[in-house]
Amino acid sequence: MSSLNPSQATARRSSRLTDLGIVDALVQTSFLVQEMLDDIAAEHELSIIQARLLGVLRDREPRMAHLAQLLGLSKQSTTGLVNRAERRGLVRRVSIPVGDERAVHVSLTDEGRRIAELLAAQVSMRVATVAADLPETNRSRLSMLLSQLVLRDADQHGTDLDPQPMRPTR
Amino acid sequence: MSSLNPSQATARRSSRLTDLGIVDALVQTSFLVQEMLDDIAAEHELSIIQARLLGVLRDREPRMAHLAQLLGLSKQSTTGLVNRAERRGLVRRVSIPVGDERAVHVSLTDEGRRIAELLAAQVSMRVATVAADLPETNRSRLSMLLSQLVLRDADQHGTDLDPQPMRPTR
DNA sequence: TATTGTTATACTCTATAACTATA
DNA sequence: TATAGTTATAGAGTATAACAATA
Repeated sequence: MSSLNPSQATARRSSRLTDLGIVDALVQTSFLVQEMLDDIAAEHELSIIQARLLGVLRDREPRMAHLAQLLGLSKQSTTGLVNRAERRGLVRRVSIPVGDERAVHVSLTDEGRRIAELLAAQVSMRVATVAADLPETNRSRLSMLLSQLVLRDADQHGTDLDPQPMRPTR
Repeated sequence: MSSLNPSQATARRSSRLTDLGIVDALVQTSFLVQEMLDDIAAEHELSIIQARLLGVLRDREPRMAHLAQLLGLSKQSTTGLVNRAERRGLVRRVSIPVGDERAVHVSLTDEGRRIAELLAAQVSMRVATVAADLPETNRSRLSMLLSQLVLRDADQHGTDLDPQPMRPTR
């Protein structure tokens, strides 16, 4: 159990083993979903972290420090991440005339926004496809159960609340 | 939707929004689990890929080429990965006297095995803990639904079958 | 003096191309 | 000639420490 292995707990294929147990089920599902996200990002020649960056910027123009916090990175890593995205024309650094002169805000370029929206749409479609295997009743049941899991964890760990989509792990 | 963002679709905390929708529920769950795996690996000063390496080696001593395939890496990346793990005393390269003289098998050291087992146990505990929030009935229902998802996907994508635990994504 | 962001430096992880040594 | 694995090289991603500019 615990399968630090994606795909693996498959055990003999097509066997009547239909329950992996809660731990393996969760771990393997996470690998499955992450692989989908990674594939989608890769189709745009992006890493998951670059895709997350675009996702986070879909509805805000945070300063470097806030961006670092949103992505769970050090400020130095964020500098590098933004540098590479800027070099590719996906984001830009903007300075706000009034306020702290030291601050820099990061914003999507038109191209960056185009890709960010594409990514969001593709993730929705692709992930929905996996779930489409389940009959409607089970799908909404699953949705609710996972939502409870996620929301309870967020409550407990005081996860901040951001109403924006498109941010993966790291 | 599609939230390439972990933790984020939290929306206003403690609101009565109890259903994120199947897509966000799956995506956020995947981030939640991956973060747990990453935290556990980090407690042992390991990256997720190093933890996966140990997990894969728990029940085999594959050649470099097979290992690369199991981890989804190029053979060159695998050489580097094994080099670093070997330098830390977690794995060792062994040559089998008979057979292809070019082949190298990778095996856990005692220390590597100790850590591999620890990781597996911790993943089991930690992941089970999140699920523990759900009442028993819901938990087994969730386990079955996710298992269906994972197993159906494995069937469709002809995912190989390995009876070993501890292998994450990348 | 404290904070914001960048620079300098170092490692891990990953890939492609070229190479060595068997087969 | 083909295969197993390593070496060479390059670049992304990450972190810590030191620094510049502004508060």
